[in-house]
Amino acid sequence: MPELPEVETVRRGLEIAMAGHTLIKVQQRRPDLRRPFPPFFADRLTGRKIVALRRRAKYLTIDLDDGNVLLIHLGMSGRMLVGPISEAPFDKHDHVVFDTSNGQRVIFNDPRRFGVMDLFEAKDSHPLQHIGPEPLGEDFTAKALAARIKDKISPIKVVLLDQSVVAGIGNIYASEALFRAGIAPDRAACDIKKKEIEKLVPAVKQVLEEAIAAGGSSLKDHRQTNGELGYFQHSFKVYDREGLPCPDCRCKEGIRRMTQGGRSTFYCASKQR
DNA sequence: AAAGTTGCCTGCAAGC
DNA sequence: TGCTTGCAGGCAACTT
Repeated sequence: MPELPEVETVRRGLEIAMAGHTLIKVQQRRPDLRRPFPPFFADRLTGRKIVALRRRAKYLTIDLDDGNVLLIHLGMSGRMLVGPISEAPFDKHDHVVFDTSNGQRVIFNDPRRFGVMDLFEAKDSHPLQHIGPEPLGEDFTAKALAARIKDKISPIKVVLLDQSVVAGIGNIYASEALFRAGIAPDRAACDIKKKEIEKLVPAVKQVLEEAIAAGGSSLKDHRQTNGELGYFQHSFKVYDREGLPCPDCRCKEGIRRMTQGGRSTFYCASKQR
């Protein structure tokens, strides 16, 4: 599910429900997700006040009043759903349940279980150190991106998915940004010209901002915290549109699909060069 | 069958 | 030569 816009959408929903409130009850309903929960996970969270909810790349980081930080990754199919505390039965894939002092219940549901939850001390070295600049931040500039890709012989699409190059871009928005910038996804990153990088950086920022404004993209699993779908999938120009006409040109072939690094890439061979 | 992610494993190449 | 390091590519984790 979640790339930067989806995680940011979830962060905003959780902030409204949880910021400034105390976790009065935490239920861990299975021993592991993609990896085991840390020891005494629920006990260490119970009674803690939530100071701030932040996002780094595709991770949520929740600052607690004891100096610890709750780290959450939604994997492929993770959802965070907010509702009132109730007696309703849980779903099979409701793995973690947070009840707050303002009567809210936040349920982490993740059928594929590729998600992660962990706890670390804020004063320790941050476990997300290797991650590159936030694409919506001021330091993500054409110059900065150029410096990070100048030695990379991998295709630009694959490089955009590398979280150490730029944070938070996944399979959907990599294809969409390259389409907007008019760059062919299979070109070696080191061969992309300065002028083209100067188109790519604003294309990345623009597509991510538009997607956040739309509540993210719901292909299948993504939900906002109120359970509603995101709706940016209706604005895709290439993603999952193989065989459909290119929205920007009159080429005969339309949108094509290829596999790069084991994952689908969608593009227009005529517009993107 | 393929899916929005991550990180581990392997193999190879380069550098010392 | 042989060791280490770092890419780059493939795959596994799981359910629908």
